[in-house]
Amino acid sequence: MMKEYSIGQMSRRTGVKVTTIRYYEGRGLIPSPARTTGGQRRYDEAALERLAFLRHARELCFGLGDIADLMALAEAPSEDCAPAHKIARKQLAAVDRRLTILAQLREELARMANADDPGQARECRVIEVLGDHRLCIGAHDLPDGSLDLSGG
Amino acid sequence: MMKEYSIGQMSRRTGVKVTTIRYYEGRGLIPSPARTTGGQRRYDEAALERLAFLRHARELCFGLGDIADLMALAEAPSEDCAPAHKIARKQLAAVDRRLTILAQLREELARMANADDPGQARECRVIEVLGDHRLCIGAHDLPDGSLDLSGG
DNA sequence: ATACGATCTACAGCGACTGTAGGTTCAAGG
DNA sequence: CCTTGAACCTACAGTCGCTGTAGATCGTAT
Repeated sequence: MMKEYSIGQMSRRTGVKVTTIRYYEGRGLIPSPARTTGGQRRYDEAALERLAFLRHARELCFGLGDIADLMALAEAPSEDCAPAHKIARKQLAAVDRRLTILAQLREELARMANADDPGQARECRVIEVLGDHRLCIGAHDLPDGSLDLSGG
Repeated sequence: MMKEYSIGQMSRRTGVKVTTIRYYEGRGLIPSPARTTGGQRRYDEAALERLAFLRHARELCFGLGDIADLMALAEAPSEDCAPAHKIARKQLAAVDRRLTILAQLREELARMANADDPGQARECRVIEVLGDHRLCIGAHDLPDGSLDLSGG
């Protein structure tokens, strides 16, 4: 027998809110699931995986459009891989930038969170770390709109 | 003589759009700058640093509220450091989770972007990597709303 | 059979921008 | 000086990605 999940079970298993799951369905990011005779949604294992993917990708600030691209990429037939590679490269650049900054921020936050003497907060360098332009590998000098600050 | 910047120069130097800078001012995230007699904004070096910080923090998905907290933390007098530590710890947890997932995703994207044989795309594991729940250190089992999916 | 929590649709509201309209200012060139 | 055009101003409507509510229905445990 194939396992089936209600929308609430999907929500509990992935951490995505019920209303958000329905929203994703409306946006076409997850396929419309089967329904009971009474009209309630019933999901299978594949839908669960797709939703888990969506959740993690969103947590990493990927927009719904980019996520749709990534999903298409993962399911792409082997024929036209050039566009898939282009998407991968684009996402890779964004990921690398975030990784660099996040690693620095992590270090600084850890120092602050674990400092033996709480009184040291006055030496906090969080602002400097996040404000340091040397971390931005040319991103600022690109034409208008090259940096998508609208986030998710 | 102290250097002064117009809002457009601020925008070019930080990559934050002019309209967004005004929006941040309206939200109180950056102080209202001095004005020319004609009413145009003139910023100093400190404002530039603050805005650069804001930009980087936003790129890392921190909400404006959290950013305000971080800024206050960085400027906090040494007296009440306990709340500052709490904020730092909370942000640290979020940063660590993102770092873990991002690192895995980076590896997978790099493999896809650089694969010698583009035909290998069919073996793409991006979905599995991002869908892997073992990466979620207990985050899913926490009470409702423990994961802030609303992003920025 | 009933109760009550989970689900349904539809829609309004929020956070963080983004873009436009319609007007004003500034600085460089004539 | 005066002009001219880019940059700036305010105010406000629109977008994206949710989030919450209202009011009705479903489904399952007792």
